[in-house]
Amino acid sequence: VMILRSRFLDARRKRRNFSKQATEILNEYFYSHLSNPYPSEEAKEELAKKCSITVSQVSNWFGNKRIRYKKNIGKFQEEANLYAAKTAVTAAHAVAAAVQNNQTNSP
Amino acid sequence: LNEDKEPACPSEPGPNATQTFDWMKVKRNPPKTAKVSEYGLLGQPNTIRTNFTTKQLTELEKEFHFNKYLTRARRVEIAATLELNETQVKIWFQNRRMKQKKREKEGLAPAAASRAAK
DNA sequence: CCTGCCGATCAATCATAGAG
DNA sequence: GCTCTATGATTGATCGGCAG
Repeated sequence: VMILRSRFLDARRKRRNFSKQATEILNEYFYSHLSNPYPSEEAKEELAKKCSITVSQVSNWFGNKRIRYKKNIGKFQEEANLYAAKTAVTAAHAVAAAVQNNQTNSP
Repeated sequence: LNEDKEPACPSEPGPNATQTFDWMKVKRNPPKTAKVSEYGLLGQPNTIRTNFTTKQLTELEKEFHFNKYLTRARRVEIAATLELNETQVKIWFQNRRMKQKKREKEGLAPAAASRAAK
């Protein structure tokens, strides 16, 4: 037990929660890729940039998210539906934009 | 001793869009860091994460500074001295090297990141 | 065929931030 | 201000792939 207290050496564990916006971005990615929430190294870098956090932090976030999600899927049901609806809207916009772009570029 | 087996699992299509994908079913085999002998054969020898003592970590760290990689002989020696398996020592060095690499990487990127942030 | 290493991930835990 | 939960980080160990 006395040995375990050596953890106090981790002064850097003065974590700071991510901004609400960053969490928003991460959750959007997570739920829009729920069938396989394993971002590639490139995707992680992009997310890190958008969230203003490091790639390692992105990895930590997904690692924790995946484990905690499957540990208690029910607890995240609400959140899952929320983001599912949100991404559905942005997807629709993307499709609309693509269609328009297609019409103006390939006659 | 495992009571997995959910009320419903195979093709249980929830009313909503949230399904149970493969990654959610992934189960890691429990650590086999055990030396199943000793103490009466209860079923649970060592299926848990080993907690290294400060002394062990100090020695391992010292050795790491000396050599990032271990030779078979050195590994046997250290394992015996610290009362750990050769595998545990091997894995510790493996993880330590990854940690080192991660730190070097994180130690350089911030410079470019802080430039644009600040 | 077998062993060590790498890169990614898991899984349990630590310690703190934040909600109530 | 304190108790309990949410969450970021750490780390011993596993998984799949590759090289020797």
